[in-house]
Amino acid sequence: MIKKISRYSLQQIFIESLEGCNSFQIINGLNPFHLTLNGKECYIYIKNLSPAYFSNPDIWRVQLPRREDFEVIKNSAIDFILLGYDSENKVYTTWHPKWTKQRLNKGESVSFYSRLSLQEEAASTQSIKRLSLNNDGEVIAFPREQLEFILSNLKIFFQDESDYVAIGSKRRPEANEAYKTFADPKNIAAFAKSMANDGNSSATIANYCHILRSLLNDGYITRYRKLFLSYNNLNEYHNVVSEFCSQPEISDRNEQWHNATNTALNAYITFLSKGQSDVLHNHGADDSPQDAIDSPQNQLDPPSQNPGDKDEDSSDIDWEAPYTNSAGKLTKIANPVLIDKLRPFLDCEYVSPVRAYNEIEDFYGDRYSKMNMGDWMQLFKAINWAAPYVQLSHEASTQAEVAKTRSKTELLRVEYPDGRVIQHPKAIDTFTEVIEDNYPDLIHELNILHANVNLVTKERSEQYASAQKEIANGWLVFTNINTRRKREDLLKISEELGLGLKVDLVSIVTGEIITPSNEPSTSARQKIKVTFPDGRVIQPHKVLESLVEVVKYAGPERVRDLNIIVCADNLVLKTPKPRYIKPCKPVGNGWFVNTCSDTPTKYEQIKKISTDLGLDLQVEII
DNA sequence: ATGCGGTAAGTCCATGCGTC
DNA sequence: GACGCATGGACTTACCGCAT
Repeated sequence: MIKKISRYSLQQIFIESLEGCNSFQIINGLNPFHLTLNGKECYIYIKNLSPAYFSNPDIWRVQLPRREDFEVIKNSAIDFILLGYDSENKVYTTWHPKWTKQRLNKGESVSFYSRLSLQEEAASTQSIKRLSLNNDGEVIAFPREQLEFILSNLKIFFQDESDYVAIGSKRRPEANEAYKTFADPKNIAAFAKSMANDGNSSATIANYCHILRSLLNDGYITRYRKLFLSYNNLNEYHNVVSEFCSQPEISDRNEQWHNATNTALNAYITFLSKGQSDVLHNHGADDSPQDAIDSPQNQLDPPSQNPGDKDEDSSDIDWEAPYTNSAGKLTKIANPVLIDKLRPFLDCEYVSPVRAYNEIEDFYGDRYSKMNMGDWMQLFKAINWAAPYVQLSHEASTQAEVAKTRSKTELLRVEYPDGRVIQHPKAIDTFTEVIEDNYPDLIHELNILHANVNLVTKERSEQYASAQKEIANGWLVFTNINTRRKREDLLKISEELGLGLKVDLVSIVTGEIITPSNEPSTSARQKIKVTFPDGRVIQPHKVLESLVEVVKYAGPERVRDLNIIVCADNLVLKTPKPRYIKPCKPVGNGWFVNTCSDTPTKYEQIKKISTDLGLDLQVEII
């Protein structure tokens, strides 16, 4: 019932939602992704909103899974914005970025709640709707048209000083534990003892303990607990002591407490921290968020090779020409001088692609004006910092690069005769869009089959329904084929319909455009097409299925009597040897057919079955 | 060594459910 | 009601065995 949108499509919708906003740029990433918007950097992660399946159907949510690549985001000083998307209402939801980041990677899947009614209201009124949730949090729902406004004004909606933040969340046990210790009056006695051991005067001890008891017993700590609960560790509580003491009702009593409120609290926090040091040894004072923010600067000058040395070696070499494609774009960063310049920004704990991009501008000027920031980001990502320098030889041709990247994931790139380029982050989206825009009805007529299903049809396949993506006018596109096969299909369509499309593959790792030189279909899996006398045609994705179908059609016993030998046994048998259990497929009545053979052999077997049993099958390998 | 066909294993994600 | 883990389907990728 809920329309599932792939995470790449969610990113695409996000980009489309910012149409008209010319001051945003995706830096890198495929949902989650890193972008700048109106001069501000942030990380975005978008998920489909779906019902929470509670008894109250109004409760919807997204869940934030634990992911390795979120660690970089979590440790970064840059804001992390989680967006839920309701495709039905074309409405986004979001939550306090600080809260979200705190909960990031805390559990296997952390829930962020919304209400369907809120989403519908935002859609029907085309306005921003806000709701307090029962977990001390708030959700904002807004129409996708308001995306730029919300992202640019998040600070207003979720003011930095506003309510923290997952209080009491089961997923923040450290924070809750620390606060419990802090607010437990029993610890004051031990604190007094410790002060005495340190040689403090009894007057000081009495004053400090009096202050602490008052703070606890009179509810001051409780009232401002959110200040403390925003930290996970007791030793971080020092960060909020000043802010706490500056609250009017506390500063008013400070004089009465001999101006020792601040000192007493810090001493108490130090004592408590020490008491748990064996438990908290991983969370020393160096771990504070402020230090984390500062650290990128600290990382800027790691020992590296002297660029001058490289310059000497490389001055006569053209590091760009072999890696510049026909579109005038660089396909690999190979120049060692540039690599050394980029290293401080990219080969460090907190990478700064924007600063690296500035280096690129300084280095190349206008030379690669056709490349956008995203192109550069892909090249940055492709640098292997363990071995960044390229051995440039005369053989370093595009073809060699193709061979190296052949096994990597590839995207589809389609260029129309007018120069328009379609290249979505997912090949399937490019594939379906191009089909949608190029006469699906005529493509249907071409009768391109996959797994015996027409590539473009209006009939749902029972077996492959989920792989049939609906496009305009109710056409269904069969998508359960690999990227190279998609490319071949588009080439075939282009040829048949005279569209003049240029269809290429793009390496997801290097961003390089790959134009396979081999003939279409030679790299694809072969199929055996069988036409039965009644006109039925099968052409399964797996050749073994053709064999299985034919044996079923012919009758297992009859095929067995033909005594066709495979793997030193009959093609049709009831008790396969252990090593052939997997390739032996059931064909009814307890019989199995041994499919452990190559495609030509299966083809010959089917031909023999047809000939010897007079089945009159048309068999061909395609 | 390399490529190919086939399958197992892994990933992603929406849905379902037990617990507090 | 809120929460997050478990589950299972769809899809992708890694790996294996075999043939060349």
